[in-house]
Amino acid sequence: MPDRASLKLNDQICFALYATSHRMTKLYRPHLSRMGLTYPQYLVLLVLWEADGLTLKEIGRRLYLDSGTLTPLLKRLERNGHVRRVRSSADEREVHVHLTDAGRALQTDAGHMLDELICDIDMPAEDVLSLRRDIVGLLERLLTLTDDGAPLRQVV
Amino acid sequence: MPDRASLKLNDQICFALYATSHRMTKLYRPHLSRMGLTYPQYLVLLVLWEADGLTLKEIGRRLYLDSGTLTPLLKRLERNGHVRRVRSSADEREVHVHLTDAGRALQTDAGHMLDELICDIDMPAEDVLSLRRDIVGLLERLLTLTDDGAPLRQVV
DNA sequence: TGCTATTAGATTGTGTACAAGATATTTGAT
DNA sequence: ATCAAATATCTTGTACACAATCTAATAGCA
Repeated sequence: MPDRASLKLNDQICFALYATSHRMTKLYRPHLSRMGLTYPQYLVLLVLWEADGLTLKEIGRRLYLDSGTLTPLLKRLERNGHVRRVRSSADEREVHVHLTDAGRALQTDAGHMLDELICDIDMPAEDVLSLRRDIVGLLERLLTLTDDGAPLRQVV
Repeated sequence: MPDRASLKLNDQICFALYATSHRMTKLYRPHLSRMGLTYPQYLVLLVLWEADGLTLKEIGRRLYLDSGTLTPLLKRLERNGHVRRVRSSADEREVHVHLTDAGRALQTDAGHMLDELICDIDMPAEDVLSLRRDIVGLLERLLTLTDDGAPLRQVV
């Protein structure tokens, strides 16, 4: 006899994720605000610092965001001088996103921000690592369930 | 000599939380949509199923949401017939939120939804529990850093 | 070559999040 | 009793998220 699922708020792992993710963003906000960035904009820069000139599509693939979110976000990043959006001449459908000098320069500030935040959170590095690994484990499980393709219903 | 923080996207626990939380919401969405709910609206109902008639303030305290988010959300829940918003006569500042019969009835559907989702995710219950506990541990750490009161700077 | 399907991005509409500021009550100290 | 401070909610403005739809460009094949 399988247990019935609990409907108590504080038993929900989805709520733990939801609340913790938002609180984490709140911790970043004042630092990012000083750099003229929002949290999702910072994620885009993290991607570009690793690989400049990616297309909107590829940035979206890495961040799990679609064009409805990224198109306006990238326009704001461009308006604020952090990136340039360039239509590919080889394939006019694609938009490649390049860091400006200002955008590249923020990488150093971001490094200092993280050093500070890690200090503030003050958890053993080992614990943070293993927690991240476990969360990613769940994420990967979720991706197999929701990634485009229908829920993979076995056709027997 | 302390290590410098990594700026790689996939080392960020904040991104793991962000992506996993959104994907989890995506998993709930089709089910909730059938019930006429969004994910944050569902969270509010979880709270009310445990304690009907709470004030907006108290709902916000439990979900870590402020009135700027909750006021319009509750109005939509009311428009859709799931709750009633009632000004307290004892204290005209307060709005108490009561479930309607329809709102209460959704609890059963939500139970079935969770049974299904737990089945889909198919992770050992033990692993889910311990992961939730660890995430909440981080959340509590974050709350001491960001909860209203300034970052608790020690005054030595 | 011509035509159809696919693909990349942009747009639209709904619903959060949250800071900041406004409004109306209530509390508390005089 | 009176008025300043505190409190609960509402409002406004900015920025995500994401489904759904649209448009333009490319790929693929009869």
